[in-house]
Amino acid sequence: MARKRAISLKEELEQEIVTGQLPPGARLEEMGLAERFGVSRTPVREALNQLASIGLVEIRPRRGAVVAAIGLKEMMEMFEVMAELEGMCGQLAARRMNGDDRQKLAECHELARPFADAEDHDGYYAANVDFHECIYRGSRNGYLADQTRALRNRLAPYRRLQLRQRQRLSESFQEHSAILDAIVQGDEMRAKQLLSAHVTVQGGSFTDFVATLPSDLIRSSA
Amino acid sequence: MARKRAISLKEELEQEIVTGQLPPGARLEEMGLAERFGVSRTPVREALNQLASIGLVEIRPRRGAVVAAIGLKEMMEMFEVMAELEGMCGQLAARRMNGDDRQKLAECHELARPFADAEDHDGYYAANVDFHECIYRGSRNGYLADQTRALRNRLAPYRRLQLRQRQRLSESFQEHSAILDAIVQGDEMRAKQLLSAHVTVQGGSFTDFVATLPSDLIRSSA
DNA sequence: TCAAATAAAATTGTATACAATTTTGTGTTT
DNA sequence: AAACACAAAATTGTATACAATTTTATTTGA
Repeated sequence: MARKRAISLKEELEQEIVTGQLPPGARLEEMGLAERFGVSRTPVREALNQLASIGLVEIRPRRGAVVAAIGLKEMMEMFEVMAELEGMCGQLAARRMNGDDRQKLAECHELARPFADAEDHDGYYAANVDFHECIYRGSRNGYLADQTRALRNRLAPYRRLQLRQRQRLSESFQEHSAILDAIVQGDEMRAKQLLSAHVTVQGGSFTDFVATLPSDLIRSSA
Repeated sequence: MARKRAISLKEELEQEIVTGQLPPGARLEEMGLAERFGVSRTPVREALNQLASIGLVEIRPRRGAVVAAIGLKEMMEMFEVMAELEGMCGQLAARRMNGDDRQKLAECHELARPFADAEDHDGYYAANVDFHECIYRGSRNGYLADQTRALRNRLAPYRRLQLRQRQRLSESFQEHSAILDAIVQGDEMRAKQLLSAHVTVQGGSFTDFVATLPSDLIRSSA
């Protein structure tokens, strides 16, 4: 255990939040977490602060920490930014990826096919992450990759539900095909546009998306 | 003093870093800061963690905290993202600002003129921040505004030097004029393109910019 | 029975104490 | 004189103790 205890804590909690084990709104009591992980409150507090800084946890002064619940307005704002960042990743990837990168991306895409065919949501979700991660790396901009990944993680609890919508799985796979094609051909603008649209829940389907969200996941006020 | 002590600490330190009082690379010793601000190490550590999370401070495990020094590669990456975010703010502002907003932006622009004429760098710097802040608000996307502002602050120590370059002041003002025009006319794409270029240090001038940086501000390795 | 007030409990924020690791300085050896 | 080894000092990471605030429970009054 070379690393700080607080870092492991942060990663474990982040995982539980992103996967939905700890749903938005859940209280995060310092003593409880300390006991559960077998440490004192100090590293727990540090982990909670770090999670708060990336927006996964909300700390209300003197009133404890909860898993951040995103308001509807804020969620739309975040999706808007996400679309731009993902699009930018795609644009740069189309411009900068070398032959190997493009090959790897194609392989990565193929790996997702069986999950899409089998309607295996969890499996596809993981493969989907790999595909996008591959594009992030291809952008050759580590900072951009970090920012995009962070935003993706923050929206993960909600995007997961989005993917569960009927038909969304094979739709997603087909969109990936088009994105792959654009990147392989080096068509920057098309890659950008396609990726942007891919992560956007647009038009009428956004209403559908919101309608599928359990109401307790969305912060009512503000 | 209703707020947490740690929050005030974070803000004070952030100010000192952004203004360059604490230059990149400066060591931030917990005991020293604690004594200086008259608190214990606990809130100091919390503040340092928060600053680390927004990238202003680098914490190396067991080896202390320093004001983050950005490597050349990382700086270029951040400028690339900054250009996209600022461009997006401009695009959305051109689309969404109402009459009042456009009026206010024009006034804000005029306020900067005397500083540009007088070559008052500090004065112009402040007016410049206001102008861009006005555009952020006009985007009607609070999350985007927060992200763009954060990145701007992180690059502030370096941008400040950039503005000091000869002629850059009046150039900047003229660019603002064109941006204002595009936004007032609601020309989204032009606003986006102009703002993007405005914050980019492009082509040969980027080399000039790097050349003007004191070498100790740039992390040599990696 | 319900509401307000007050007391008790629980929880967070800060301070201090202790443990572990890194850094620094000194002395010895080649 | 330079380099390595070891010891001492300093600094960070974690645990515990205390203070302050909030939340919950209980009691009292209408």
